[in-house]
Amino acid sequence: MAIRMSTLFLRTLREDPADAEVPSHRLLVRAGYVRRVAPGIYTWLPLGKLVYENVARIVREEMDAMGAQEVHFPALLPREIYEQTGRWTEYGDSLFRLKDRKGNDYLLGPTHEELFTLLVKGEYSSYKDFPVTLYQIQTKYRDEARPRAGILRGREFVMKDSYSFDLDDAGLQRSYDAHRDAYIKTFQRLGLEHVIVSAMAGAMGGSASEEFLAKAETGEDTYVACRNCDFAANVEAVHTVAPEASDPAAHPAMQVLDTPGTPTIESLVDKLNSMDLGREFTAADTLKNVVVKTRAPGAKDWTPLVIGVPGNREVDFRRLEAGVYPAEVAMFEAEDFAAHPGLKRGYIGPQVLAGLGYRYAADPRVAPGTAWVTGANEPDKHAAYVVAGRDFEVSETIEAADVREGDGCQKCGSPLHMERGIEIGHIFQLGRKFANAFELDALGPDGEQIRITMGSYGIGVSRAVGAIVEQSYDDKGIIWPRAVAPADVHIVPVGKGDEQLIAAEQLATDLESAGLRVLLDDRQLQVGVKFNDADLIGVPTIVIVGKGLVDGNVEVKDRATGERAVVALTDVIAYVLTAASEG
RNA sequence: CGGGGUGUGGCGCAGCUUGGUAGCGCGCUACGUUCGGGACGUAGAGGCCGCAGGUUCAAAUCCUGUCACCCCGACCA
Repeated sequence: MAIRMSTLFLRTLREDPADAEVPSHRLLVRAGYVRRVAPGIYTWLPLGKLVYENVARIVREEMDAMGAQEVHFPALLPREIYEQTGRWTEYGDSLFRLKDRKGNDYLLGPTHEELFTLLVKGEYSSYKDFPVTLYQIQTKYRDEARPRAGILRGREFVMKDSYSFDLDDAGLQRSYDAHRDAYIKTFQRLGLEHVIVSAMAGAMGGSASEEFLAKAETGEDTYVACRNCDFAANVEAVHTVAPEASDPAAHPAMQVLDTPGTPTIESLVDKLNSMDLGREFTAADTLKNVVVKTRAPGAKDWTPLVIGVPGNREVDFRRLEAGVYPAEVAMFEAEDFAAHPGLKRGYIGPQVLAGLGYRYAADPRVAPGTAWVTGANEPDKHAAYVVAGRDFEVSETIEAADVREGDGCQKCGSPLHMERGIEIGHIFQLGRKFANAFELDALGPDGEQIRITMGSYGIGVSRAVGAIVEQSYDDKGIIWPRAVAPADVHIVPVGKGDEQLIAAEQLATDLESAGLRVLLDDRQLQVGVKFNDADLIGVPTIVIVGKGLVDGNVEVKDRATGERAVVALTDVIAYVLTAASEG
């Protein structure tokens, strides 16, 4: 049955909703796909439900095709299960917690690793049962500090999450690769232009991890991409191209300079250039040494760590965190300096650190044979021609310097660009963290228990709906990719008599018989309203049954290109089928 | 958590400085005209002005408190 707009539960808005900033939010509300209930909580209206179901269907088909099996967990979960992995407390404020009538603690699931692990543990116990991959398409709850952008970042959202269970690392790698392929196919079918960036596994405790980002200016995630080759990565995962090592002996001897009143890089560079040293200095010639403190996992005490970066760069804390992982890192506070009088704040130089017993790590740019102006480790003095590999040693390389537009690509050397995207998928190898927590084992052929290794993989189903709109709209409204559109054809009868409406209804029936999904605007409204609504709603093919009908013609408009063609009524089905198969 | 802003019919907003019958546009109902890009006329329905106190003869408007929401940032993935 064609969807009749005269009875469809739909109200389009002429004006933008006041709270909508990003295009997908604005258009999905205006075109009557979603309505806000509370911050980050949305209702799907009939048209929105159709699109959402199309997205979910495609995700489901690709998961099934790769051999994953669908299950469905409750969203309401008891506290105990999350206590075992420590996540009842680890999740902090973003966990929705509630109590039942007896006062017992419950939560609304933000993700379901625990449940899947327990489910497999409860059912399977032999190596013969593995590998297995399970998934669900389910509503998740996260009490986000700041929900925003409509359905792009909600507190209630729908996610496809899947989990692979393997006997060994090679199996995990196969499961991971299978998901990666399935995700690429899924996002292609959804019409989402995306990049795959390598990400740091971070707190989830895994190793390999990649994010699928839909390209969008409004995206919350910044990533670095090369336009010459296919390199793309999160900022934390970008590697700096190190200069070639050169001969440390090629530089003049180290020279200590009086540089009063130069606690900042800028003041130091000005001072150097006024000292008549026979050359010009820039911030990039100086070596900035930042003190932080790190703590190994499980350790009680913090240890100082000095990080060297070129003076024209800032320390990017996220890159630093990734660089020292799994250790924690924190800023070195005034009281820490007080406890370490050997470190002269603002005038630290690596040439003395080894003697004082401090660890020194540096950016790859501080390669052997590079000469720097840096602190002399006493107030108001700096040292020039301080050469790596001669005057000091870099004990380890840590990528802490910020990444900038124009930095060299690690793969091909071309300038890198900063781009923005929306995270629509995330795959990573969890390893044995959850299997350890719940002692998930399989009995092997030799009678030994094998600890299972897991992967975890997510697709933001509701978010994908928003991401698709972010990539496909114009000033008139949404332009749906056909695969997810609420209908294939939007028929707009135009004319004051009944002839056009009768012909449109017949056409709707015929198109449906041909297997097409039809939205029929049988409302008694002005043409302008109907045309504008059709553009706003965004069905890919619009058929106008109007004044050409007397000659047996209708007009077929392509929503994406705006092209219109006059087509004989007898040829419409073939014409639209062709358009649909091409779209 | 920090900064900025807003709460007035379903939606978008004005009114508040200088207290005195609650207004406009869209949408909605009825009738008529109009009808290939949000047209018009006439007549209507719909609002404890976020909430609670206070000042006053009188509060959407002034004062105090409180709640909620939006945007930017921090946080999160």
